[in-house]
Amino acid sequence: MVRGEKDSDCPVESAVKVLSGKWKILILWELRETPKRFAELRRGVTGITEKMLIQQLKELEKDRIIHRKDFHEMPPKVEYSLTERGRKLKPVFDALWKWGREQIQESS
Amino acid sequence: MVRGEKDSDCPVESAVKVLSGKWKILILWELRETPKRFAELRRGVTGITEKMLIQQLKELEKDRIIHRKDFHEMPPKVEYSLTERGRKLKPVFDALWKWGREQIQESS
DNA sequence: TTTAGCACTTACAAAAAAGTATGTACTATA
DNA sequence: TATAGTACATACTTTTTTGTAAGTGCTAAA
Repeated sequence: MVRGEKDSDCPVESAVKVLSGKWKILILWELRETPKRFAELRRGVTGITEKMLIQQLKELEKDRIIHRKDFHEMPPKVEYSLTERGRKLKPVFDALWKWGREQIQESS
Repeated sequence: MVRGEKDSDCPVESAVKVLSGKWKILILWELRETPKRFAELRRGVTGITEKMLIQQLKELEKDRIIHRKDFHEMPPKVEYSLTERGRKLKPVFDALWKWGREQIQESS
């Protein structure tokens, strides 16, 4: 944390801080049920570039929301999965999904 | 929507689209219980500038998540409140709040 | 009469996020 | 031998987001 910057005491604020951005929630949503490989995620998250994907994966790993498992194989095999902390986000995803679906239905 | 751009069929994706950014969730969080005036929001959302505040309020209004009520008084009085659609986000906020609090507790 | 407060608006600049294009090391398959 | 696929890395540019600073029109209080 930058000196002079106060750490947020508000849980919502601190949650938003690690989840905001265009891709993170979508990546986590892809991983909600099962671990996936880099290329699977690339195909699963429509529109994301490789650069953004690793960048976001790295940040999520640093925040201990996902775990990176390298199988040290050739050709390379790496698997990403939710950590315990990441799995605890399920209620958030569920609520978001429900809300999103309702809005889509309303507008049709 | 821009021509050629596919509307997301994923509820999570469409929800993220209208809620992402540094301030929106925080603004909505301020409004979760009671309507508030512009100046109250400015004081409540720590760190936000006036420019960002109206900008985000306008977008949220356009997305019909909040409602703007102008009392046509002098000095000006305007009140912002959640719409039905906005109130339905409560489960999202609750889940986010819980998760954020858990993470804060863990790290202490 | 100056100040403060209300709810903004605007021009401009800085910072952050995201995208493009290319390259790496390795292997298997055509 | 060329191509494709794995999982990235890096330089560079563009786009988007956010911030800074100032100003508007109005009123009430000091």
